[in-house]
Amino acid sequence: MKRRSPTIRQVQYFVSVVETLNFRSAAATLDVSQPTLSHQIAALEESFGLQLFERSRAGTIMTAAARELLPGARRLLEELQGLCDQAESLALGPAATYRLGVTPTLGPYLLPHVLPAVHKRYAALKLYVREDAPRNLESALVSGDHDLILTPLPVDQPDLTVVPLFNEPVRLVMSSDHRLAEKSRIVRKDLAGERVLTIEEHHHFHQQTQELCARLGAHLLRDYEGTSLDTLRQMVVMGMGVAFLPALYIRSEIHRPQELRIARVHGEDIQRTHALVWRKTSPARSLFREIANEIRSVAAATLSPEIKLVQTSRRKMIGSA
Amino acid sequence: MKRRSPTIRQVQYFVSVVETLNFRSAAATLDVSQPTLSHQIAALEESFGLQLFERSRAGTIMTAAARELLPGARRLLEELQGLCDQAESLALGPAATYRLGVTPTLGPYLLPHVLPAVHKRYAALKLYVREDAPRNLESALVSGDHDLILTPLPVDQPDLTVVPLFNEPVRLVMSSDHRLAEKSRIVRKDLAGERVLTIEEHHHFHQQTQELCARLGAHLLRDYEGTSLDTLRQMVVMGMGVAFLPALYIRSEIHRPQELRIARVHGEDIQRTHALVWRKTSPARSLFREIANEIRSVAAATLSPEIKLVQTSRRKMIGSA
DNA sequence: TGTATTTGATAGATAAAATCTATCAGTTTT
DNA sequence: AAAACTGATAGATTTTATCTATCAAATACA
Repeated sequence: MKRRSPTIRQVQYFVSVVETLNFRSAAATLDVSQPTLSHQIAALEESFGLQLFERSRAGTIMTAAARELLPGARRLLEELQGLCDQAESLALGPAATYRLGVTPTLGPYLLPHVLPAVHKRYAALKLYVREDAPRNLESALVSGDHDLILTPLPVDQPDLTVVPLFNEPVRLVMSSDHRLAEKSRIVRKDLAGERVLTIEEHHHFHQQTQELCARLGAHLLRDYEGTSLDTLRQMVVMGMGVAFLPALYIRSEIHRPQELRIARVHGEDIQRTHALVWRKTSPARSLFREIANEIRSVAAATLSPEIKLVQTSRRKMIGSA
Repeated sequence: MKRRSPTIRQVQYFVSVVETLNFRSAAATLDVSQPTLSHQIAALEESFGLQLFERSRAGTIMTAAARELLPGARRLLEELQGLCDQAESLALGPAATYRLGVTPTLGPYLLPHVLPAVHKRYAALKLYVREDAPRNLESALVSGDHDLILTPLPVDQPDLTVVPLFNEPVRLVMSSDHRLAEKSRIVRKDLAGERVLTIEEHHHFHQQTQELCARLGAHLLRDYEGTSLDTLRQMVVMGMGVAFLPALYIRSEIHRPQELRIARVHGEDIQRTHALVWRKTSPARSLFREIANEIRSVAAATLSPEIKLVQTSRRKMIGSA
């Protein structure tokens, strides 16, 4: 006895016959021929091992088994309809939940400015934001754990579309009683031998600070590293050293300028570049490109003068520092 | 763009690929070839108008749309599984609800004795009992509103299987101050001209009483007819006349013999025959025959001496009075 | 750095299934 | 008694699902 699973079609036919109790008119409603309907109902009965209808030339009546099965059959069809409806609305526009990974040293200070605009423009879209270190972000993006990441350059993974968004300056921050605090103009040589605090090693920003120090001849303090930019700031306030902090962080979190002095190093181009990155094969790539543009325009409108947009490029870019 | 509804099979394939994220191993699990699986997934994507997977030689990952659709797909498959399970258990044994129609002049007095045994033997079976007048019962059985009826003979509908169960004597009932109450032996001529109360016309028992009166030369009182056997009894108690009442009713409901005199008419065979009836085409016919036997044996065991079994007959019988 | 293995897609043939038309044999209606 | 209507059946045809064989790209391993 071969027990093949019933077909959706067969279940639809079943419900139709129940509704009319007449094979011919049910067939007409379904737009199939009456023999087809009879055949499929017979096949369904075969696969259930049950008789569903008592047929007579005088009319068709449901069996007790059919009465028992009917509600489940209807639920099945409703589930299917729901699935199709959902698929249709998904096909119509972005209504899914996309997983966005962000660097902890940027996300909290940029996204609050950007997400409202994105949500306004794509009402049905949801972004599930998770923070992670940049190198984890990249591999998680490749493996499919994220759909989209917001990360500092460089990104050197093939198969990824990297759209640079903007340059974020990095400022020098010192306590107000620091020896350079009163200096109106700080240049490279002022920093020679200066003790520079940094964030934990696994952050991308750590490496950038390290390179910066090497370039400026400053001394990277590795005894005590901050677990976050906030910690770093506290350490600076307590006079443990100076630190480089991203401009968007400073804009968001430093509200008492009297306790800290924020300076730029003249003659030096100190900044990091952030990019939005996704898999080249992602079916939502065009949506992601639009989101990139949205972020760029919101950033340009609300975050200047801190940030400067990166030239838009039509080419797919492999990120460079 | 032709948007055919997805197939159950396609949804199963979809869930399988989600579970392994590998087309080949999913195909092996499903016991189909990998090209078949690829093809069906592609067909599903086509019918949804959505991409469900990002394929690369390095691995397969779900799209956001697939993540959204997955729960619904799983629900759909669960509904199907539930339907199949239910069908299987229905095919295994009688687990459905059958609709049993009964005469009001028998049902309440017989079924309490019979149903417990039936339920014990067919634990999963449910009987939905409804009372109705015999001729309604018959047509409702034919039209499918009932699956089974318990009715007095005769039944003269073709296409029905009629299994006579037992003969139920009909007794003469009079008030204790009636002129015949003290008579130890009542015969036919005692009833000549006697005023006989009856139940409402649409009951089968009315007609039987009528025929009985004609045969015995009694006078059928039609001014005031009882709406139920209970009413009839009350009328007898109040001395409005005598009545014929079925033995099973008397057994069940008359507990104060001092206010009523119950007698038989000697030399007369006054009884009605009850039968269990179903459509010849009913798929549960073998079950119904078993139920008939069950009723017969329970009746024989617990309801004698009131009732006498009718000879079992292997032939399908068209009922006769 | 090659080599073998693994990935999903593709082409074409084949098998299976659903569907159609035409017809039949009973029922009910007129 | 005739006409209309019922679902079942037979056989042809179209559609669909599936298979085998193969490919091209990527990875894993030596």
